[in-house]
Amino acid sequence: MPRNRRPQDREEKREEILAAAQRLFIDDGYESASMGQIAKHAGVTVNTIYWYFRDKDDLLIAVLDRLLAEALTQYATIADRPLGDRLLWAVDQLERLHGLVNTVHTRAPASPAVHAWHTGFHELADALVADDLRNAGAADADLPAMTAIGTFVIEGLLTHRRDDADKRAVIDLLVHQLTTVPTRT
Amino acid sequence: MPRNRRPQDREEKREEILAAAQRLFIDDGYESASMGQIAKHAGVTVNTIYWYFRDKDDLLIAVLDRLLAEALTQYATIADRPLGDRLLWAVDQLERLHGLVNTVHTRAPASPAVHAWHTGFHELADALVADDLRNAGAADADLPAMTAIGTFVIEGLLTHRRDDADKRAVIDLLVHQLTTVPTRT
DNA sequence: ACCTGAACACCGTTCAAGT
DNA sequence: ACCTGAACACCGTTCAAGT
Repeated sequence: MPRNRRPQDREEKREEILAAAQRLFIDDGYESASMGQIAKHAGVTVNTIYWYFRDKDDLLIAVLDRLLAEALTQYATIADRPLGDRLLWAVDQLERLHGLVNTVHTRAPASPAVHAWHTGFHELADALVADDLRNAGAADADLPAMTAIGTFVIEGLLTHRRDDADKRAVIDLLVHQLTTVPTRT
Repeated sequence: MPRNRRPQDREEKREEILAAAQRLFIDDGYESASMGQIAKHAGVTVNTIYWYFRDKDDLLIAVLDRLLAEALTQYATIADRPLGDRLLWAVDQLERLHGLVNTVHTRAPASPAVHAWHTGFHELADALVADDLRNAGAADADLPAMTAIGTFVIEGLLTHRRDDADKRAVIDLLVHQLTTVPTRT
């Protein structure tokens, strides 16, 4: 059976590989999802993946970019809700991706490309969080430290699953603390 | 050359394997430190490791227990210093182990043994942090959420390296926030 | 340009065999 | 009880060869 009947398949096949990789990375984890499995699910041979992507880390980055873009457009949807609701929504949405958070941290030291992606991601996330905190009335002097705390707590909630009540309590306390305390001396 | 001249070598050889594994896990990372490398550094054959340890995850857990015991005895040394100093000290001490933090998170889903260790560790850490917060005058009602925030921030500081000034600022703000805010309604 | 079959060097783990 | 040499099934990656 001929595999590429039309020349336009070019971008299509890349998408098929990407979709297969995304599903397996999320469901089975980056380690367990072998290149062989990904190839099989995409209907190609292993080596074909290497025609479209430099290596497995490059494939990971492409998946991450895909997921990030999707998350950002969805985040814009609820830009008008209060800070606490927005944070809880973000945690709920990203929770299924918690494995990828660890994967990025694990691969970053070994792969310069993943390291660069991780740095860029945190610059973006920090900017978003800082903006939110400023709008919520946080003291300017403490903003960098506050942003770090906010980011760390969100990441903690992603990687250490808690039930809904616990998540709500942690986020409520966080928002309350970060926005109502008077500036320190 | 005869390798085990004395029968007392039993526990000694186990320690040699453990020491080699600890060094390589910390310096090269869990993934990069192959069983072959560990065996070579311990002066044994690969299969010998499997006589003393069930598998690589079991070896990891033995290393973690070793490091945890060491950290706890050292932590007791500075039990009288103020909370902020103690937290900063903990972050500085554990910073070189940040790779293992990710490793535990990565292996936990696949290995029930690592998962159990991770759960036990957080119970212990949460108890320590909760105790500290209570002594520092934290409101009782918010204690679980406060403890979670404290743990998440410490873990965040471990896995996302910051310079000394940033670390100090984050911890100072955290301690200030968690101990001086009046109870919420 | 695109895709493959076959190989490469490596991995964690196991097994039959030795003392 | 303790340790080994040799094998097993797998991994990510590469290469020469095809269209």
